[in-house]
Amino acid sequence: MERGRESRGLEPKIIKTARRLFIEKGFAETSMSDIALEAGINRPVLHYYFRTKERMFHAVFGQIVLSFLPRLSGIIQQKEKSLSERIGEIVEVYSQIFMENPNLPLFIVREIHRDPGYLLDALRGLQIECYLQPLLGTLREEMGEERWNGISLPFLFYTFYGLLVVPFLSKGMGMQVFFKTESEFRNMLSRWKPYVVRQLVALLSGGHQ
Amino acid sequence: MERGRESRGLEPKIIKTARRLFIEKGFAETSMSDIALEAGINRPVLHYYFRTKERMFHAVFGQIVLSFLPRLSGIIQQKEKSLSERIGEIVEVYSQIFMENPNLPLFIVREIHRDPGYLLDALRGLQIECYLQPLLGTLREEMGEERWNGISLPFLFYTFYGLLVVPFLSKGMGMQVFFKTESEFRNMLSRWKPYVVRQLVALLSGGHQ
DNA sequence: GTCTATAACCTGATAGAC
DNA sequence: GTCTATCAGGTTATAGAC
Repeated sequence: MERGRESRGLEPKIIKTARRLFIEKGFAETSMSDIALEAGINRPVLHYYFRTKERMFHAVFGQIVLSFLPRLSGIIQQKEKSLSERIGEIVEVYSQIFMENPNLPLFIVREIHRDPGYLLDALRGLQIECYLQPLLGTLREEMGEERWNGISLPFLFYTFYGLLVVPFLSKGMGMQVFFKTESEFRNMLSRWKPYVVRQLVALLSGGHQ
Repeated sequence: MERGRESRGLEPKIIKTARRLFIEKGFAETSMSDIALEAGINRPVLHYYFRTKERMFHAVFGQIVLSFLPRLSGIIQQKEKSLSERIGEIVEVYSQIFMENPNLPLFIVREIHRDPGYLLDALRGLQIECYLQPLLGTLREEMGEERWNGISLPFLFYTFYGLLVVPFLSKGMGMQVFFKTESEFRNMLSRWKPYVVRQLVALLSGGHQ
């Protein structure tokens, strides 16, 4: 149970490798042997650091959620900027993250489906209410009470999340059907982003629904 | 190789069970034992009918694609109806399919990512060009050449697919955060559908982009 | 802390009796 | 066609030497 003070030497390398492989192939199709091989260490070392594959995934998943979810809150609450400016920033930030990790959206949805408990744990560790409540409060103010009490929060989430991740979720298909090169994909994305922002702004400022 | 004339007695039951389990848990996390157990037959029988797990999945995947993709084309080409009527029908049909199989969108995206070859085979078997070309031709006419030659086809696909599947991809999360009961989910969906139709009509009739 | 060796199990697949 | 029995290989996990 207890570890000596120099016991975490290989942990960053393991986490980094595991993160990459889990995101690419998912929990089920990534074996401990794969991770050990790509990290250049022996299998039992993985168990020394994390005991089981499940615990290792737990650590990796938490770290991934931590690395991208909190950024949302910081941007939304810059009240000196206009709503569409802030939405533009959010879309920009997440597009960047997904450009660097195109399989992240699939990973998230796949692993939450496999075991929703991981998400709950990650959000608990994040003390999510400290982020979410102020964020929702800010939105509530700017949207007005009557719209807020309608169905608009799910609509906002679905429009944001659906439009934002669909190019990445379907990237494999898109690269066969629509785009021939990576640069064509990025080109499309640079035009897609303002379109997404426009849909979100329309939703928030009450033009639709 | 050759089979006697009564050799397909158990095949429908096997396919039905495999279809359900593959959609629910995915290829990697569904074992031949699972399928045999739930179908109430012995493991070797599966191999007698399909030889390998991969071939069995191939058959199931093809049947699934066949069961929902062709309906798109038939609706789009009812030229006597208005564009928004036809889009409404499409959204309605696919919402229905996904309500009955909430894990289908995740299944599709997960398995295409695992091996894009299955999609190519399924589309080949469907003689996709017989469906797709007339469909695209009809859209091209109604949208006008200059819009068609822009980026609008991917935009159309992303808006359609992204908005349509996002409630189902995130259903697990949604049922924890937004909705308490299945009927609340359906209630949201009944308001979500016309919203999706409105976005698509706006895109096709040139209001945006 | 990191290695070798191995346990215990489950997987897909096949052979052969009936 | 469907069964029992079995195989070879890969999986997670651990024991114990160093």
